[in-house]
Amino acid sequence: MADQIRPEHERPVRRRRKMQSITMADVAELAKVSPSTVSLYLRRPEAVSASAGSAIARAIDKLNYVPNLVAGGLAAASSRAVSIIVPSVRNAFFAETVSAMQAALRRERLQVILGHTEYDEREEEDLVRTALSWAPAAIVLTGLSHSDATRRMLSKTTVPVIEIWELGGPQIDTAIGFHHQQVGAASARHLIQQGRRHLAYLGARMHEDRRARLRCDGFIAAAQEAGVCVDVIQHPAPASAEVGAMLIAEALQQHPSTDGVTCSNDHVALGVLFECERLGLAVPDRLAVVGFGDLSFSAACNPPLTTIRPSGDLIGKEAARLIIEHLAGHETPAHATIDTRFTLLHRRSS
Amino acid sequence: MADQIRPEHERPVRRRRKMQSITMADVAELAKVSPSTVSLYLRRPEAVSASAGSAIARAIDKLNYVPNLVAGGLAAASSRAVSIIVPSVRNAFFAETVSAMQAALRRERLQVILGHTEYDEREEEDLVRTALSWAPAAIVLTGLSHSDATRRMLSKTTVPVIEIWELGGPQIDTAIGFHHQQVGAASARHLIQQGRRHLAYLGARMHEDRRARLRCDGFIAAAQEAGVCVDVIQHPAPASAEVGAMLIAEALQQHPSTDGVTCSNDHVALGVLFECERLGLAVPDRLAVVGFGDLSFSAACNPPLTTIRPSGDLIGKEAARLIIEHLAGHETPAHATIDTRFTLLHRRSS
DNA sequence: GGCGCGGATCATAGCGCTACGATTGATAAA
DNA sequence: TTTATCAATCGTAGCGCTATGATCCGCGCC
Repeated sequence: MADQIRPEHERPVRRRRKMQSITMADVAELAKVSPSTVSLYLRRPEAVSASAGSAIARAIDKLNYVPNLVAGGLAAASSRAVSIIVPSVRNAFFAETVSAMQAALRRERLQVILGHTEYDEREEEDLVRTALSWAPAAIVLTGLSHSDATRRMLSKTTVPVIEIWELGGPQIDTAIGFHHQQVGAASARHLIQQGRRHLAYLGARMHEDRRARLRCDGFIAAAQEAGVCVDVIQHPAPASAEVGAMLIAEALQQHPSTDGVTCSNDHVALGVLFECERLGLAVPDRLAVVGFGDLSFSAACNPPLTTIRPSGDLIGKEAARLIIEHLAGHETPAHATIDTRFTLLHRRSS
Repeated sequence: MADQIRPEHERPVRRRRKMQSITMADVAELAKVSPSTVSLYLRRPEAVSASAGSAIARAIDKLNYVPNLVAGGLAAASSRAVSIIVPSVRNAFFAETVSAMQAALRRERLQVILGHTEYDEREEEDLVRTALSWAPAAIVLTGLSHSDATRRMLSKTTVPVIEIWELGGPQIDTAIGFHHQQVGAASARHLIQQGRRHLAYLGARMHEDRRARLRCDGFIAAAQEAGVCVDVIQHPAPASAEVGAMLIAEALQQHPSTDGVTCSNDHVALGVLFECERLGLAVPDRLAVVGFGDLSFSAACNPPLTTIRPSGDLIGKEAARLIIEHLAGHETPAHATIDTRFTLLHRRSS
């Protein structure tokens, strides 16, 4: 209507900010094909004839064209992004998983969007909400414990959900990881096998770190089953060598006969080794020490640390594999569970 | 035209996959305002009247509406994502920076898209290319050394580029970090001050880790300036306690009079401490040890490790601050440089 | 009453791409 | 020759949102 009343030259010119100068249309023009063909070539090159394909490839190269993934994501109703939500990448375990996943997803041109919960379920809920607003190809969460709202949001979407680093609870869809109770039990049994009769579990930040707590539960259960004395000493601070030193001092003061300890992770165990050295306590003769994580220093300390290796990178690789297969259309069985196991590395600290 | 020829009921129905069921239009309808007002409310609530605002808020709440950031990004020609490219998050330094940045960006509803170069410039180039195709609010790179193509791509865009963890070279735009040569020099001068006269630098993966190399350069320069004997012993594997143990053994074998070493990071230094203990070498009496990084175990080992703390989280916070300010329209001075400094922590290993 | 002003609200035109269905043209079958 | 088949290619309608400029309305002022 306005067009008819108002002469063309008076029509207000609407200028919008553009994202990029070179678009698919430019490539199409140069390659003398339609934009749809360019799009098709980019997504499934084998569906385009060799001649058209090479013309498009040449045009892309010449124009230095970079596809706009945001536009693509909007049109396809799903973006080439995978949202990974972990407690923190400062934690070496999750850093390893994130790193392995990112490497595997990159090959399929999938991006990793990262979020840290800092062990807070409400943070997680918020992160899941924004994650969903990116329409990601998949959402990866840590652990099986989430707020009701998180659970509700995720069960409503069609986005695949993968929970990592924990097994043995109610899962939203697919879970990849291992049973932390089994880890605790394995280390208790190992200590008992080594002739230890008064065990202790030294835990850091157990009020927040659910998985450390599960390992502790498994440890206690196995010790009690074997009829062996067992204590738990804990500290609210995050795992560190300092906390380890404090915990072993406290354990020995409260229960001087303690002869075998398992730590919630190798940082704590390292602190125990340091403190024993300071106290002149022979490891493993007087005290056997078991860690968790097999961190970079664990094989090199004095004495080398017996520990349990959780294969964090396998978790990441498996998660990436499932996501890629799902994207390729392979129907994944609902509620799949992948047990990546763990390995007890018997070294000289026990 | 087709409309006129073909009766309406024969028109092919085009069904497209939708991203989400509840859109801004639904919220607008329920709140009895136009979609633009909802959009405005979401972006600048203060620009909307109180009555309209609360009606919209109620509608959002009732419908459980989640904005679609992909669509928003396309329309606004810039997405609420920040692309962070680091060598690896398995490296505690970068994990700390990424973590700090993510925490700060989250408050402004900005997402972190993560990429790992694994110390490969070609990987970095590829990551930058895909990063750009997300039209991010900013791109954060590690270090000042990049391929020509990377440099070209980044100088052409309008996306703010921040280089972190290195200062003192040609920068693309803004750089946040510190001078690694100064770190090396500071530790050399410290050792000399402690009376050491035969220094060595123990480096892991120096062929790839440019920053470790820079620290080494600074170390050598300062030692030579003081007229003190200095050697470099290196190993191609990534930094670890094992590598540290090997390096110190080699250093002492080649140069038995070595009385002070600086390690490319605290992992290596930890290995040195372990090996000295095994060899019965007194630290610091016979050998002074300085690390880099102030990792979680550094204050707790035997003896506590003298090291240099690089403030990786300050780098992350500053980067996030700049990005947020830029987004708010504050013009940042071009080619800004922020020196986050470092601190030498003199502990008992030297 | 008429006018100007400014805050609040609105209508609309894309942003760049993909999915869908249509079209084309070459080959095979009837 | 006609018809069916198939691979390759194309045209176009959105995907859900934001930026832009227009409109509306109430107020104070001449």
